[in-house]
Amino acid sequence: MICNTRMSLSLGSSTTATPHDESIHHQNNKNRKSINDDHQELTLCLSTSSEFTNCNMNNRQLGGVNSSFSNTNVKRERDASLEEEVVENLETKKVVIVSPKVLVDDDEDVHKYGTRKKLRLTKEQSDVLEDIFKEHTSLNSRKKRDLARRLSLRPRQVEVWFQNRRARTKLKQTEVDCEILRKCYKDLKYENRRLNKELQELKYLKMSAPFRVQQSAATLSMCPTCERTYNSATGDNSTKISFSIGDQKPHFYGSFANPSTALLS
DNA sequence: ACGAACCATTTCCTTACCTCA
DNA sequence: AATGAGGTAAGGAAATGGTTC
Repeated sequence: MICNTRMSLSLGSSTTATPHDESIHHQNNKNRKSINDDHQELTLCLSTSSEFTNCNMNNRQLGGVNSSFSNTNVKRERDASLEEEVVENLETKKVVIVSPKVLVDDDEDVHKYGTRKKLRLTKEQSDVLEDIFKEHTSLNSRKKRDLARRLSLRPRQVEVWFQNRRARTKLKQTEVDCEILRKCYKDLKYENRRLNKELQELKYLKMSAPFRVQQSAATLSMCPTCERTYNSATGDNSTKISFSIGDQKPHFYGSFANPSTALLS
């Protein structure tokens, strides 16, 4: 499903650009902030909301790496040991070794070559970030700066890493919750089926021996605390039905309110 | 009102794995 | 059987736009 989405989106990005798109692309490269500012004005200029949506989409797509406007297709290979980038210009068929300093971003978000740098954090950097994340899932600006300096990263990179890390954690938790809910549903379905079966049996009993059932029902009383029935005649408590319902109800609602806690209950 | 921080979503890149010629 | 090319899924870094404080 993820892949399908991805495929359809990338197909969208390869569509032929209109002059309108081109001007937006130019703006985007020039200054992303000004585009954001222009957005409101653009919204007013466009007559329909669908037009705005399309424009907005193109704007984002064209702002990405290797857009269809890029006259240089850059293929990069990272050699971590050499700390160098191999850049191949497909037009000139020349392979150029670029020192990492050239490719590493400066403080601004505008990239050289008009491409976004995709770097892989080193094992050491990731380990340190993971350790810090275990202690605190978010950083204040001072810690962020210190950490960035320590890892030779930009503060923005540290910030993004923490954002993505939180998102991954949340996603995993959602998956766990989903699994718990699935199990809850399965259990409840089973319980529901069982209760229906019992109900049918009781109905059958009532039909076959109305007097007997009436008599035993008259001797049953409900315990106000545990909601179990109690037969005052025989001293027998907790018939199957009342026990199940009384036991399940709080558990059921608790599970949906916070699925993660269902495991503990 | 403005900016910083954060979140959700999307885009892009890399890597690993698989299939096939 | 070995191998290289091409396709695909998954994971992660970064961009983008919106929201909150």
